Amino acid sequence: MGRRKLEMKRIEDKSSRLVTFSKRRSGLVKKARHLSVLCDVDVAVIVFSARGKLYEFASSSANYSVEHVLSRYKRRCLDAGETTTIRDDEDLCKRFLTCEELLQKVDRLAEFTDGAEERSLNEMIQLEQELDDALLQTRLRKTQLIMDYMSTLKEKGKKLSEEKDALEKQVSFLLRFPLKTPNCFS
Amino acid sequence: MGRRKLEMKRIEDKSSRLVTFSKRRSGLVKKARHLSVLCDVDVAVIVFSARGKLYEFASSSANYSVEHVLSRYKRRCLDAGETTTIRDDEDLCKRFLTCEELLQKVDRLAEFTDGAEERSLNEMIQLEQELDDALLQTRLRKTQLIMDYMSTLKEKGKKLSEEKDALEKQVSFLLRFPLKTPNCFS
DNA sequence: AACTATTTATAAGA
DNA sequence: TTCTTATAAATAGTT
Repeated sequence: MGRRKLEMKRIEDKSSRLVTFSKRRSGLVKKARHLSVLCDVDVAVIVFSARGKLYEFASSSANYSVEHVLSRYKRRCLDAGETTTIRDDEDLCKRFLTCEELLQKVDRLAEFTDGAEERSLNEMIQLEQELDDALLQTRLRKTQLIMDYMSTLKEKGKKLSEEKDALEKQVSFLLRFPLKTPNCFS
Repeated sequence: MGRRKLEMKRIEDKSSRLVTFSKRRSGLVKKARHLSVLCDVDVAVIVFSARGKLYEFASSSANYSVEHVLSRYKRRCLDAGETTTIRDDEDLCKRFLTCEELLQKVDRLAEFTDGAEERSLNEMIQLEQELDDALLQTRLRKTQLIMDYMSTLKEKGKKLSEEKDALEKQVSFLLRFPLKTPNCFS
Protein backbone atom coordinates (compact mmCIF):
# COMPACT_ATOMS: atom_id res chain seq x y z
CA MET A 1 0.00 0.00 0.00
CA GLY A 2 2.18 2.77 -1.15
CA ARG A 3 4.10 4.09 -4.07
CA ARG A 4 5.71 0.71 -4.55
CA LYS A 5 5.44 -2.79 -3.19
CA LEU A 6 7.85 -3.61 -0.39
CA GLU A 7 9.86 -6.80 -0.14
CA MET A 8 8.93 -8.70 3.00
CA LYS A 9 12.24 -8.26 4.72
CA ARG A 10 13.88 -5.90 7.15
CA ILE A 11 14.03 -2.35 5.82
CA GLU A 12 17.74 -1.60 5.80
CA ASP A 13 17.54 2.19 5.68
CA LYS A 14 17.29 3.22 9.30
CA SER A 15 15.26 6.36 8.80
CA SER A 16 12.60 4.80 6.63
CA ARG A 17 12.52 1.81 8.95
CA LEU A 18 11.68 4.13 11.83
CA VAL A 19 9.03 5.97 9.83
CA THR A 20 7.48 2.71 8.73
CA PHE A 21 7.61 1.43 12.30
CA SER A 22 5.67 4.42 13.51
CA LYS A 23 3.09 4.27 10.73
CA ARG A 24 2.52 0.54 10.82
CA ARG A 25 2.49 0.41 14.61
CA SER A 26 -0.41 2.84 14.76
CA GLY A 27 -2.03 1.02 11.87
CA LEU A 28 -1.77 -2.27 13.75
CA VAL A 29 -3.29 -0.81 16.90
CA LYS A 30 -6.12 0.72 14.86
CA LYS A 31 -6.83 -2.65 13.27
CA ALA A 32 -6.82 -4.28 16.69
CA ARG A 33 -9.29 -1.73 18.03
CA HIS A 34 -11.57 -2.19 15.01
CA LEU A 35 -11.50 -5.95 15.41
CA SER A 36 -12.36 -5.73 19.09
CA VAL A 37 -15.22 -3.26 18.53
CA LEU A 38 -16.77 -4.73 15.39
CA CYS A 39 -16.63 -8.32 16.59
CA ASP A 40 -16.95 -7.68 20.32
CA VAL A 41 -13.88 -9.72 21.24
CA ASP A 42 -10.83 -9.28 23.44
CA VAL A 43 -7.66 -8.21 21.68
CA ALA A 44 -4.22 -7.32 22.96
CA VAL A 45 -1.20 -6.13 21.00
CA ILE A 46 2.28 -5.76 22.41
CA VAL A 47 5.17 -4.22 20.47
CA PHE A 48 8.74 -3.72 21.57
CA SER A 49 10.77 -1.33 19.46
CA ALA A 50 14.34 -2.29 18.59
CA ARG A 51 15.52 -0.11 21.45
CA GLY A 52 13.20 -1.84 23.88
CA LYS A 53 10.45 0.77 24.14
CA LEU A 54 7.09 -0.80 24.87
CA TYR A 55 3.93 -0.03 22.94
CA GLU A 56 0.73 -1.79 23.84
CA PHE A 57 -2.94 -2.01 23.13
CA ALA A 58 -5.66 -3.91 24.96
CA SER A 59 -9.35 -3.73 24.24
CA SER A 60 -11.27 -2.35 27.14
CA SER A 61 -13.26 -5.55 27.55
CA ALA A 62 -10.02 -7.51 27.72
CA ASN A 63 -9.07 -6.94 31.31
CA TYR A 64 -10.32 -10.36 32.26
CA SER A 65 -9.08 -12.79 29.64
CA VAL A 66 -5.83 -11.14 28.66
CA GLU A 67 -4.80 -10.73 32.23
CA HIS A 68 -5.70 -14.36 32.70
CA VAL A 69 -3.08 -15.19 30.10
CA LEU A 70 -0.65 -12.80 31.68
CA SER A 71 -1.18 -14.40 35.04
CA ARG A 72 0.29 -17.63 33.72
CA TYR A 73 3.62 -15.99 33.43
CA LYS A 74 4.55 -15.24 36.95
CA ARG A 75 7.56 -13.08 37.19
CA ARG A 76 9.57 -11.41 39.81
CA CYS A 77 8.51 -7.93 40.86
CA LEU A 78 11.56 -7.13 42.91
CA ASP A 79 15.07 -8.08 41.95
CA ALA A 80 16.76 -9.56 44.95
CA GLY A 81 20.03 -8.78 43.21
CA GLU A 82 21.66 -11.68 45.00
CA THR A 83 23.31 -13.27 41.99
CA THR A 84 24.73 -10.05 40.63
CA THR A 85 28.46 -10.19 40.21
CA ILE A 86 29.18 -6.70 39.01
CA ARG A 87 32.16 -5.58 41.04
CA ASP A 88 34.51 -3.86 38.66
CA ASP A 89 32.42 -0.83 37.86
CA GLU A 90 32.55 1.47 40.86
CA ASP A 91 29.37 3.24 39.89
CA LEU A 92 27.45 0.00 39.47
CA CYS A 93 28.87 -1.22 42.73
CA LYS A 94 27.61 1.85 44.48
CA ARG A 95 24.17 1.44 42.94
CA PHE A 96 24.12 -2.18 43.97
CA LEU A 97 24.99 -1.48 47.55
CA THR A 98 22.31 1.16 47.79
CA CYS A 99 19.77 -1.21 46.35
CA GLU A 100 20.91 -3.93 48.71
CA GLU A 101 20.43 -1.60 51.65
CA LEU A 102 16.93 -0.85 50.47
CA LEU A 103 16.14 -4.52 50.23
CA GLN A 104 17.44 -5.05 53.74
CA LYS A 105 15.14 -2.33 54.88
CA VAL A 106 12.27 -4.01 53.11
CA ASP A 107 13.14 -7.19 54.97
CA ARG A 108 13.16 -5.39 58.32
CA LEU A 109 9.93 -3.70 57.34
CA ALA A 110 8.29 -7.05 56.71
CA GLU A 111 9.09 -8.15 60.26
CA PHE A 112 6.69 -5.56 61.62
CA THR A 113 3.74 -7.16 59.85
CA ASP A 114 2.03 -10.43 60.65
CA GLY A 115 4.54 -12.20 58.45
CA ALA A 116 2.25 -12.80 55.48
CA GLU A 117 4.04 -10.29 53.31
CA GLU A 118 7.41 -11.58 54.27
CA ARG A 119 6.44 -15.11 53.32
CA SER A 120 4.99 -13.87 50.06
CA LEU A 121 8.14 -11.99 49.20
CA ASN A 122 10.29 -14.95 50.17
CA GLU A 123 8.19 -17.17 47.96
CA MET A 124 8.65 -14.73 45.13
CA ILE A 125 12.41 -14.66 45.62
CA GLN A 126 12.58 -18.44 45.72
CA LEU A 127 10.34 -18.76 42.67
CA GLU A 128 12.53 -16.32 40.80
CA GLN A 129 15.65 -18.24 41.72
CA GLU A 130 14.13 -21.50 40.60
CA LEU A 131 13.05 -20.00 37.30
CA ASP A 132 16.42 -18.35 36.84
CA ASP A 133 18.19 -21.64 37.51
CA ALA A 134 15.94 -23.49 35.11
CA LEU A 135 16.55 -20.84 32.48
CA LEU A 136 20.30 -21.01 32.99
CA GLN A 137 20.35 -24.81 32.77
CA THR A 138 18.23 -24.74 29.62
CA ARG A 139 20.46 -22.13 28.03
CA LEU A 140 23.62 -24.04 28.88
CA ARG A 141 22.14 -27.25 27.49
CA LYS A 142 21.08 -25.43 24.32
CA THR A 143 24.55 -23.98 23.84
CA GLN A 144 26.11 -27.40 24.49
CA LEU A 145 23.87 -29.06 21.89
CA ILE A 146 24.64 -26.35 19.36
CA MET A 147 28.39 -26.60 19.95
CA ASP A 148 28.26 -30.40 19.66
CA TYR A 149 26.33 -30.16 16.45
CA MET A 150 28.74 -27.62 15.04
CA SER A 151 31.81 -29.69 15.82
CA THR A 152 30.14 -32.70 14.21
CA LEU A 153 29.50 -30.62 11.11
CA LYS A 154 33.06 -29.31 11.12
CA GLU A 155 34.47 -32.81 11.50
CA LYS A 156 32.37 -34.12 8.66
CA GLY A 157 33.51 -31.21 6.53
CA LYS A 158 37.15 -31.90 7.34
CA LYS A 159 36.80 -35.58 6.53
CA LEU A 160 35.05 -34.81 3.25
CA SER A 161 37.77 -32.31 2.40
CA GLU A 162 40.48 -34.91 3.00
CA GLU A 163 38.65 -37.52 0.96
CA LYS A 164 38.20 -35.02 -1.83
CA ASP A 165 41.94 -34.20 -1.79
CA ALA A 166 42.83 -37.88 -1.99
CA LEU A 167 40.45 -38.41 -4.89
CA GLU A 168 41.82 -35.39 -6.70
CA LYS A 169 45.33 -36.76 -6.36
CA GLN A 170 44.15 -40.11 -7.66
CA VAL A 171 42.45 -38.50 -10.65
CA SER A 172 45.50 -36.39 -11.34
CA PHE A 173 47.68 -39.48 -11.16
CA LEU A 174 45.42 -41.48 -13.43
CA LEU A 175 45.34 -38.66 -15.94
CA ARG A 176 49.12 -38.35 -15.98
CA PHE A 177 49.89 -42.06 -15.98
CA PRO A 178 47.01 -43.88 -17.60
CA LEU A 179 46.88 -47.55 -16.70
CA LYS A 180 48.09 -49.99 -19.27
CA THR A 181 45.98 -52.72 -17.74
CA PRO A 182 42.34 -52.09 -16.97
CA ASN A 183 41.04 -52.62 -13.45
CA CYS A 184 44.39 -53.15 -11.83
CA PHE A 185 43.01 -51.54 -8.66
CA SER A 186 39.78 -53.43 -8.60
CA MET B 1 -12.42 -1.39 2.90
CA GLY B 2 -15.25 -3.12 1.27
CA ARG B 3 -18.43 -2.52 -0.60
CA ARG B 4 -19.47 0.01 2.00
CA LYS B 5 -18.06 1.78 5.01
CA LEU B 6 -18.86 0.15 8.34
CA GLU B 7 -19.94 1.98 11.46
CA MET B 8 -17.43 1.51 14.23
CA LYS B 9 -19.65 -0.52 16.48
CA ARG B 10 -20.46 -4.14 17.15
CA ILE B 11 -21.82 -5.92 14.08
CA GLU B 12 -25.22 -7.11 15.18
CA ASP B 13 -25.77 -9.78 12.56
CA LYS B 14 -24.12 -12.87 14.02
CA SER B 15 -23.12 -14.51 10.77
CA SER B 16 -21.43 -11.47 9.27
CA ARG B 17 -19.83 -10.76 12.63
CA LEU B 18 -18.23 -14.20 12.52
CA VAL B 19 -17.10 -13.77 8.93
CA THR B 20 -15.64 -10.37 9.72
CA PHE B 21 -13.96 -11.80 12.81
CA SER B 22 -12.25 -14.46 10.77
CA LYS B 23 -11.16 -12.07 8.03
CA ARG B 24 -9.97 -9.27 10.28
CA ARG B 25 -8.25 -11.63 12.69
CA SER B 26 -6.06 -13.01 9.92
CA GLY B 27 -5.56 -9.49 8.61
CA LEU B 28 -4.38 -8.34 12.02
CA VAL B 29 -1.91 -11.20 12.34
CA LYS B 30 -0.62 -10.49 8.84
CA LYS B 31 -0.10 -6.83 9.73
CA ALA B 32 1.69 -7.86 12.91
CA ARG B 33 4.00 -10.17 10.98
CA HIS B 34 4.75 -7.47 8.42
CA LEU B 35 5.53 -4.96 11.17
CA SER B 36 7.87 -7.38 12.89
CA VAL B 37 9.70 -8.34 9.70
CA LEU B 38 9.93 -4.92 8.06
CA CYS B 39 10.99 -3.12 11.23
CA ASP B 40 12.83 -5.99 12.95
CA VAL B 41 10.90 -5.70 16.21
CA ASP B 42 9.10 -8.00 18.61
CA VAL B 43 5.35 -8.14 18.21
CA ALA B 44 2.72 -10.23 19.94
CA VAL B 45 -1.00 -10.34 19.25
CA ILE B 46 -3.54 -12.10 21.41
CA VAL B 47 -7.18 -12.50 20.43
CA PHE B 48 -9.94 -14.21 22.34
CA SER B 49 -13.04 -15.03 20.33
CA ALA B 50 -16.41 -14.37 21.92
CA ARG B 51 -16.55 -18.04 22.89
CA GLY B 52 -13.13 -17.86 24.51
CA LYS B 53 -11.01 -19.48 21.84
CA LEU B 54 -7.47 -18.16 21.90
CA TYR B 55 -5.65 -16.98 18.79
CA GLU B 56 -2.13 -15.74 19.12
CA PHE B 57 0.80 -14.47 17.13
CA ALA B 58 4.39 -13.82 18.15
CA SER B 59 7.15 -12.60 15.88
CA SER B 60 9.97 -15.00 15.10
CA SER B 61 12.54 -12.69 16.65
CA ALA B 62 10.67 -13.39 19.87
CA ASN B 63 11.29 -17.09 19.20
CA TYR B 64 7.66 -17.46 18.15
CA SER B 65 6.69 -17.38 21.78
CA VAL B 66 3.96 -15.18 23.11
CA GLU B 67 5.24 -16.15 26.53
CA HIS B 68 8.53 -14.55 25.74
CA VAL B 69 6.93 -11.25 24.79
CA LEU B 70 4.45 -11.44 27.64
CA SER B 71 7.06 -12.08 30.26
CA ARG B 72 8.98 -9.11 28.97
CA TYR B 73 5.78 -7.09 29.02
CA LYS B 74 4.79 -8.18 32.47
CA ARG B 75 8.19 -7.63 33.95
CA ARG B 76 8.14 -4.12 32.53
CA CYS B 77 4.76 -3.39 34.06
CA LEU B 78 5.65 -4.79 37.43
CA ASP B 79 9.02 -3.11 37.56
CA ALA B 80 7.51 0.21 36.65
CA GLY B 81 5.00 -0.33 39.45
CA GLU B 82 2.21 0.62 37.07
CA THR B 83 -1.35 -0.22 37.91
CA THR B 84 -2.25 -3.58 36.52
CA THR B 85 -5.68 -5.08 36.54
CA ILE B 86 -5.12 -8.65 37.53
CA ARG B 87 -8.32 -9.79 39.17
CA ASP B 88 -8.83 -13.42 38.30
CA ASP B 89 -5.76 -15.13 39.69
CA GLU B 90 -6.11 -14.84 43.41
CA ASP B 91 -2.67 -16.11 44.17
CA LEU B 92 -0.95 -13.80 41.76
CA CYS B 93 -3.12 -10.94 42.91
CA LYS B 94 -1.99 -11.49 46.45
CA ARG B 95 1.63 -11.68 45.44
CA PHE B 96 1.32 -8.61 43.32
CA LEU B 97 -0.44 -6.51 45.86
CA THR B 98 2.10 -7.50 48.42
CA CYS B 99 4.82 -6.54 46.04
CA GLU B 100 3.14 -3.26 45.25
CA GLU B 101 2.76 -2.49 48.92
CA LEU B 102 6.39 -3.23 49.45
CA LEU B 103 7.33 -0.89 46.66
CA GLN B 104 5.17 1.80 48.20
CA LYS B 105 6.92 1.20 51.47
CA VAL B 106 10.24 1.50 49.76
CA ASP B 107 9.07 4.80 48.32
CA ARG B 108 7.96 6.05 51.74
CA LEU B 109 11.20 4.81 53.18
CA ALA B 110 13.12 6.80 50.65
CA GLU B 111 11.31 9.94 51.70
CA PHE B 112 13.00 9.76 55.09
CA THR B 113 16.37 10.08 53.46
CA ASP B 114 17.71 12.94 51.44
CA GLY B 115 16.26 11.30 48.33
CA ALA B 116 19.51 9.78 47.17
CA GLU B 117 18.33 6.24 47.66
CA GLU B 118 15.06 6.76 45.84
CA ARG B 119 16.85 8.18 42.86
CA SER B 120 19.32 5.35 43.06
CA LEU B 121 16.58 2.72 43.05
CA ASN B 122 14.84 4.34 40.10
CA GLU B 123 18.13 4.39 38.29
CA MET B 124 18.61 0.74 39.17
CA ILE B 125 15.21 -0.18 37.79
CA GLN B 126 15.89 1.68 34.58
CA LEU B 127 19.39 0.29 34.34
CA GLU B 128 18.07 -3.22 34.83
CA GLN B 129 15.57 -2.77 32.02
CA GLU B 130 18.22 -1.43 29.71
CA LEU B 131 20.60 -4.26 30.55
CA ASP B 132 17.82 -6.81 30.17
CA ASP B 133 16.96 -5.46 26.75
CA ALA B 134 20.60 -5.32 25.73
CA LEU B 135 21.07 -8.90 26.91
CA LEU B 136 18.03 -10.02 24.95
CA GLN B 137 19.20 -8.28 21.78
CA THR B 138 22.67 -9.75 22.19
CA ARG B 139 21.30 -13.24 22.72
CA LEU B 140 19.06 -12.97 19.66
CA ARG B 141 21.99 -11.73 17.58
CA LYS B 142 24.16 -14.58 18.88
CA THR B 143 21.55 -17.14 17.95
CA GLN B 144 21.19 -15.56 14.53
CA LEU B 145 24.96 -15.69 13.94
CA ILE B 146 25.11 -19.32 15.06
CA MET B 147 22.24 -20.29 12.80
CA ASP B 148 23.89 -18.48 9.88
CA TYR B 149 27.20 -20.20 10.58
CA MET B 150 25.56 -23.60 10.79
CA SER B 151 23.80 -23.21 7.47
CA THR B 152 27.11 -22.12 5.93
CA LEU B 153 28.75 -25.26 7.29
CA LYS B 154 25.90 -27.44 6.05
CA GLU B 155 26.10 -25.89 2.61
CA LYS B 156 29.87 -26.42 2.45
CA GLY B 157 29.40 -30.01 3.52
CA LYS B 158 26.81 -30.57 0.84
CA LYS B 159 29.03 -29.03 -1.82
CA LEU B 160 32.03 -31.13 -0.74
CA SER B 161 29.87 -34.23 -0.78
CA GLU B 162 28.78 -33.50 -4.33
CA GLU B 163 32.35 -32.81 -5.46
CA LYS B 164 33.49 -36.01 -3.82
CA ASP B 165 30.81 -37.99 -5.64
CA ALA B 166 31.84 -36.48 -8.95
CA LEU B 167 35.49 -37.33 -8.32
CA GLU B 168 34.62 -40.88 -7.31
CA LYS B 169 32.72 -41.33 -10.54
CA GLN B 170 35.68 -39.93 -12.46
CA VAL B 171 38.12 -42.31 -10.72
CA SER B 172 35.81 -45.21 -11.29
CA PHE B 173 35.55 -44.26 -14.94
CA LEU B 174 39.31 -43.92 -15.33
CA LEU B 175 39.88 -47.30 -13.70
CA ARG B 176 37.39 -49.00 -15.97
CA PHE B 177 38.43 -47.29 -19.16
CA PRO B 178 42.06 -46.26 -18.89
CA LEU B 179 43.05 -43.51 -21.29
CA LYS B 180 45.01 -44.55 -24.36
CA THR B 181 46.42 -41.05 -24.69
CA PRO B 182 47.91 -39.33 -21.66
CA ASN B 183 46.62 -35.97 -20.58
CA CYS B 184 43.66 -35.89 -22.91
CA PHE B 185 41.76 -33.92 -20.26
CA SER B 186 44.53 -31.54 -19.38
C1' DA C 1 3.79 16.36 9.05
C1' DA C 2 1.05 16.44 4.72
C1' DC C 3 0.23 14.68 0.32
C1' DT C 4 -0.99 11.21 -3.22
C1' DA C 5 -0.15 7.27 -6.18
C1' DT C 6 -0.50 2.60 -5.27
C1' DT C 7 -1.11 -1.42 -2.85
C1' DT C 8 -3.68 -4.01 0.42
C1' DA C 9 -7.69 -5.33 3.04
C1' DT C 10 -12.19 -6.50 3.07
C1' DA C 11 -17.84 -6.09 2.76
C1' DA C 12 -21.04 -7.75 0.14
C1' DG C 13 -22.47 -10.67 -3.34
C1' DA C 14 -22.15 -15.02 -6.02
C1' DT D 1 -17.64 -22.02 2.84
C1' DT D 2 -14.80 -20.03 -0.73
C1' DC D 3 -14.18 -16.84 -4.63
C1' DT D 4 -14.85 -12.54 -6.76
C1' DT D 5 -15.03 -7.70 -7.08
C1' DA D 6 -16.05 -2.97 -5.95
C1' DT D 7 -14.62 -0.02 -2.65
C1' DA D 8 -12.45 1.61 1.63
C1' DA D 9 -8.25 1.93 4.09
C1' DA D 10 -3.35 1.88 4.72
C1' DT D 11 0.88 3.37 3.51
C1' DA D 12 5.75 4.20 0.58
C1' DG D 13 7.83 7.64 -1.30
C1' DT D 14 7.70 12.51 -1.98
C1' DT D 15 7.53 17.36 -0.61
